[in-house]
Amino acid sequence: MLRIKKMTDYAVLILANLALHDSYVTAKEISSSTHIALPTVQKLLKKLNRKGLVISKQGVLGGYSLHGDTKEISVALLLNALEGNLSITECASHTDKCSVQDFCQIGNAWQLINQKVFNSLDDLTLMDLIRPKRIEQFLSTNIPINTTNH
Amino acid sequence: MLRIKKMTDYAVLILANLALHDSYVTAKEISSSTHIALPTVQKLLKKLNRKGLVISKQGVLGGYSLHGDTKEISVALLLNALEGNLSITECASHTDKCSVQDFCQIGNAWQLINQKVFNSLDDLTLMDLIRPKRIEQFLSTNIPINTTNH
DNA sequence: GTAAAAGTGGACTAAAATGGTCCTATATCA
DNA sequence: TGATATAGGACCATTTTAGTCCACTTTTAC
Repeated sequence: MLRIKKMTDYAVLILANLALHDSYVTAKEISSSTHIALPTVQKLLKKLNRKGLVISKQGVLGGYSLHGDTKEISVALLLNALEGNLSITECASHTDKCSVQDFCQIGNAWQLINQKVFNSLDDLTLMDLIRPKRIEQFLSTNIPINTTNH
Repeated sequence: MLRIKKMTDYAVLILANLALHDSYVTAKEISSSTHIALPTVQKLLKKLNRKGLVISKQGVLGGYSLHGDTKEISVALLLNALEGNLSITECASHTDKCSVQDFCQIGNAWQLINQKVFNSLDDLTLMDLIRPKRIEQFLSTNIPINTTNH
């Protein structure tokens, strides 16, 4: 469906939430302010930590904090980190191998489309997501060439 | 994963195959030339027919043929017809309702991103998929604004 | 030094989506 | 009327996804 996973959506919300604080924030606090169930928040924060997107501190007064570089990570790389292989079809992926590849007449097209979508997402950072102005500007840079018959 | 379904991929291959013929082509013939299993081809053609993308004729000498307008359908609308709701997140959809919407700080951003991806895909027709030249031209119309730190 | 409050790692499960096959019915043509 | 198509939809196995839970470790305060 060309749709990102719910969990990825949550993860971005969590990152956005962390971006609003300088000190450590606990999973419980994030759960409260985002209204995402605590176990889910905990699971996602663990993943974000493993991916190097947040830093953690155990024990009382512990919690999570955004990793410095994370603010400038592109949405494309973010999705890639959270969902793995970011390709629109199997054949557009470098790692997977399509079963009908040898007979496929349009494989190359998917790869090009994939690249275009990736470029779009790569031109936007995590922080842009919470800065609407920047996003609207971004959107206006790609006016469709033709918009007929829709 | 921002990925279209395998079935959609197959469906596009089938449409591309039909585009090469003027007369009716049987499911069996399409199966042979695309190397997609016959039952799968049959299922997909039935769906394509219901969606109005192909026309069918029963009986001996029957088969399927591309509906006239289908050649110029945009990839965006094509994916939409085959996969339903084409939105990157739940909150970017008009029909679905996100559970944490009231507390979400970045919903608007997803909608804008979604629109941009949609615009990209809407600028390309089914026939463009089998015309590499047109696609490469299409791709060059959206050079990323910045490509730093990747 | 121990209790409370935090994160860590990973197992586990239920539900949904997905891919794929098969069966019965209907239409068409020679 | 038989052969060859499509039509509609049931059905199932597998995978993916969302979400919870538990046993363990680390840190701080008293």
